Amino acid sequence: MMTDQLSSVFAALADPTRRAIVARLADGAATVNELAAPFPMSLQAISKHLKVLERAGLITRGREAQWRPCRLDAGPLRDAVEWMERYRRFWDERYDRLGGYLRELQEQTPRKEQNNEQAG
Amino acid sequence: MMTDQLSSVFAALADPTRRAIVARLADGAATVNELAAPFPMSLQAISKHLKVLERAGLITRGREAQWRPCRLDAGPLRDAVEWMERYRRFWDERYDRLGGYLRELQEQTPRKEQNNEQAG
DNA sequence: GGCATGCTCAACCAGTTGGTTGATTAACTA
DNA sequence: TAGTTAATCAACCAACTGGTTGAGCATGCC
Repeated sequence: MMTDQLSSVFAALADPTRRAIVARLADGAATVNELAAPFPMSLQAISKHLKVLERAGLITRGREAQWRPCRLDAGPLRDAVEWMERYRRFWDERYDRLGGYLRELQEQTPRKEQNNEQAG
Repeated sequence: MMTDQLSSVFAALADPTRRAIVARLADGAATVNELAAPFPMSLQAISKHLKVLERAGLITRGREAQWRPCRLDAGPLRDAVEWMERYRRFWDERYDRLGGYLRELQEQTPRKEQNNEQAG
């Protein structure tokens, strides 16, 4: 199991430590030691977290002498967001009842009600 | 662990069966049996998956006679998307170098280059 | 070469996850 | 009352997770 990319990405993001690492990497590349510094856990534990992020495709790792700099690769995040966006109408009033994203781009309809019970 | 909402939501979405259930519920409320039908696993397994989704706040459950209809509640998805959106500039060219979402709303600048190395 | 630094690998452990089967509760039906 | 249907609870299991410690490898510096 866990073979599909989307599952790996969501699983990788399901840990606060790993999300913090992603947030840190948004400020630029960092070494494993730099990434580990803020956390009350061993370097090896961080190394494992990085491996999870790497397998999810969220980071890439270089080689500079004895350092293994990590940098963010948010491509998989786009896919994850796209999956979630399909359900935007369930949290965003503008999408209600229109049933399409394109419609919303042309015309914002701030009506509400009928937030549930869309047949099926 | 797993106390924070965001972690619960991502963890809930990290399973293909649960994502399929969410997709199904986008077409309307459904009973446990209806949700279980397409999957090659026991009703009890689906019941467990529903409990995970419920604890993540992604579904709510009613009571109608002996049925427990499930319906989608995508509120937590909005939070998850908002978290991910913070890294949009790493996958969306328009956000490059501008460093802000507001800027992008006023003016689209389709320039590119400098996709990495944004200091720290 | 010898040694410190940066990091990974390997083994281990407790807790969680995702599935199973069997029993049980709750509500309707006859 | 008995029986059917819908769903959960409980116990069990194998596999995975997230952490640990200790050993080992790769690189740069003296």
